[in-house]
Order: sequence, then C-alpha cells, then structure tokens
Amino acid sequence: MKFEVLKQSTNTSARLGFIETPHNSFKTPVFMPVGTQATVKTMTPEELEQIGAKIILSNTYHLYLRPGHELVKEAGGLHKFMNWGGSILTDSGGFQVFSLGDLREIKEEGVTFRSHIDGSLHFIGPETSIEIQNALGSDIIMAFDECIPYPATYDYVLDSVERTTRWAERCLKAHRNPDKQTLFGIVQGGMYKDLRRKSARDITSLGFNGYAIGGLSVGEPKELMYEILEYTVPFLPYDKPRYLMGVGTPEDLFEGVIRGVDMFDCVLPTRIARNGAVFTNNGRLVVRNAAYAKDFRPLDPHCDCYTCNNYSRAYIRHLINAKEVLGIRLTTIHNLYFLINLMKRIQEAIEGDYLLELRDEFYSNYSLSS
RNA sequence: GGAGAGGUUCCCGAGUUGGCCAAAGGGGGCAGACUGUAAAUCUGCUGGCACAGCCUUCGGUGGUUCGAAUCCACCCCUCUCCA
Repeated sequence: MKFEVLKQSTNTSARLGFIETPHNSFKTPVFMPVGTQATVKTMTPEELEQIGAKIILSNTYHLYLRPGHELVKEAGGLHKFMNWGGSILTDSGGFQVFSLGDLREIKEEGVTFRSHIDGSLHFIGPETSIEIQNALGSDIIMAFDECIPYPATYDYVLDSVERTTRWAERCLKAHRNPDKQTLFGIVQGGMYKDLRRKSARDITSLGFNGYAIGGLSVGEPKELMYEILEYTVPFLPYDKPRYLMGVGTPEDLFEGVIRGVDMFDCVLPTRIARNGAVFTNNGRLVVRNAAYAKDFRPLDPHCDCYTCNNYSRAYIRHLINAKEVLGIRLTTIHNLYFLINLMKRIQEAIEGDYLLELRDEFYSNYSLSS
C-alpha cells in the first residue's frame, strides 16, 4: 500500500491524501462503508461502486465464525467471494472484545469468545486474527486490540493498553505478506490523555504502515471524544494514514478531518437507514415518522443520489412501514451516498483550503439536535 | 322454524367462583435510541381529564348488589349445524 499527503490544510490539521492498494486507489479523507458479514447490508457491490465507495470494511470475527476464513480463501479471497473489486479493510475482532463483552474472556494469550451464533467456544489471539485476515486477503488488516468500554478505571485501561501493545507486537511478527496486505496498529487509552499518549508512543514505535485510533465513540460525551482525538493525533506520524475507527456522523467527519484523520468507518449510516432514519443537509430525518406521510419531496432536496432523484419521503415511509426491503435499500443508498459525497466535498475543500468555511456553512443548515 | 356458539378498549384476543380490571397478550399506531454491526434491532407510550385522583368504556335497556366486563331478564346483532 502506498500513502501520500497531497495537500495540507493551512488552518487545520486536515490533509488531502492518496492511498493505493493492490485493488484500487482513492483520495483521503475517506469514508468506508461497513460490510461486517462480507456484505454492506442491502447493497450490491455495483451499487456501492456507483455511489462512490472505494474501500469497505469487513470483519475477522464474523467471517471466521461464518462462513469460515478457510472457505473464503478457497473461494479466492474475500474480494472474489463477495464480488467487490475495490479495497477492503478488515477489522481484527478487537471491537467484538468490546461489543460481545458478555460472551468473552480476555487473557494475555488472547480472547476466548462464546459464539453468538451457537454458543461454541473460539479462541482468537493476535496470531489467529492475523492468520484469519491473511486468509481473507483484505488490503488493509488491523492489529488485534481490545476496544475499551467507557467508563473504565485508570488501572483497567493501563493494563489493557499495555496488553494491546504486546498484542500489536505479536501481530507484526505473525504478519506474513506485507507487500499484499498492510497492517495498521491501533492506539487505545480510553479517556485518559497520558494513556493515549503512552499507547500512541508505544504503538508507533513498533513501526506500522498506518495507525488507527480506537476506543472512541463508545458512550463518552462528544466533546470528550473530540478532546481525546485532538490530543492523540499529533502523536501519530505525519506520513502514515490515520484512521478513526467506528466514527461517522456527518459532524464527526468534519471534526475528525479537521483534527487530522484520513479514514473513517461507521455502521451508523447503514444502521439508521434500516431503522428508518436518514442524514440530510438539514440534519437527521426520521422518515418513518407520521409527519412525512404526505410529503412528496425527496429525502434531501439538495441530494442527487439515486434515491433522492427518484423517490419521495412519502413513498419511502410507506415502504419502511410496510417492511418492504426496498425501503431500507433506498435509505441505505442515500445515507452512504450522503457521507461519501460529504467526504468528496471535504476533499475539495482541503484542496481549495476552505475547509473551515465549508464546515461552518454545513453547520449553519445542519441541525445537530435531531 | 329448531339446536348450539358468541358479541371486550383502533384490530385480534384473554378475562365470566362479582371487588386486586381502564381491563393480560399479540397486532397496528405514535415516538425515541442507534457511531471498528449478536441490530430490517431495541426501548417507551397507546380511553379522557383539572392526572398519587376523578370521569367514561367491555352489543342495548333494565335489574340484583355496598360493588358487575363478570349474576338475572328482555331485546338487537353475528356465526355454525339441523329443517
């Protein structure tokens, strides 16, 4: 993988960048749709490509359990298996250490998960995670970490952060084909600045080709998240991509980019889409609400996605209320397009060096309360 | 015409040894949440009001009772079977 900074914003930490993987190349900052189970829910790869997606996420833990990484390898790798020609980044299973908190046990060696599917026990450690990701053949693979819950005590976070660093070292050792797959390290540290600093220093000293900031947006106040992010980014090397994991409201993208983040992923656009809500330039809109029963305007009059070009709020509300799959497909298309297009505007704003102006203009219309 | 079953809050449907029933449960409706996806999920509300109480409601009208969705009488209406 190749990464290069093309342009530095003069009044923020934002930068316009360029990433090239074995499958394609794209500009950063970039938003990566999430396709945990080898599919971005409701979307075909062709549709993803049409809305401008260049790189998507998938998941080690989930694909290991089902259908199994060996099967994916036998199919010719994840790209071929799911018919996606763009880039793929796989998460290591570290988030499941957090999200499946009741079904797992953490030890120095790794984590034992109780399958959420059938209750069977499965061990995933740093080496296992890398081995699985190698088999999947994703372009960017993530170090196996522990995403720490919030709140957490200082002592817990300290132990966890040190363990995550030891795991990161083991991931580097286990990594077999760095020419085809790029391994990113993950900085943790909870909401404690000195632990964020420690984690950043320890992880970067190991020499990865990209760095992620994990463990944010896990329930802490937004202001705290921005504060920790702003504190952490400067400890990451300038010449490597920076990836803020799991973060992705429109305002978070602005705030993240301004603080120097190059890559984002988030389930929010696809999840709220399936729950009947969409992002618009005026704020979040719950299209399933009765207020839109007779609203024949598009979801967002200023959007030119396939959904907004062809369908009304009233129709989409009807589909979602009737539990017709087309409804959640249309909202998903819109939400992903909205964030990807927003990123495009952000890229242009960095290029033209007017990012703060774009943000202020966006915020002047965007209602954060809803 | 005869025999039987039944009519409950928006819908379906519990509840009939009378009080603990504004009435289970489901559906529908309304609203909220959702940030490296155990999520097309989850949560709350769903008779009215001057709301720790009061008022109106369980086909209709009367009645018994301190008290009735629950008991009695008559009436109206559905459904099944037999003529």
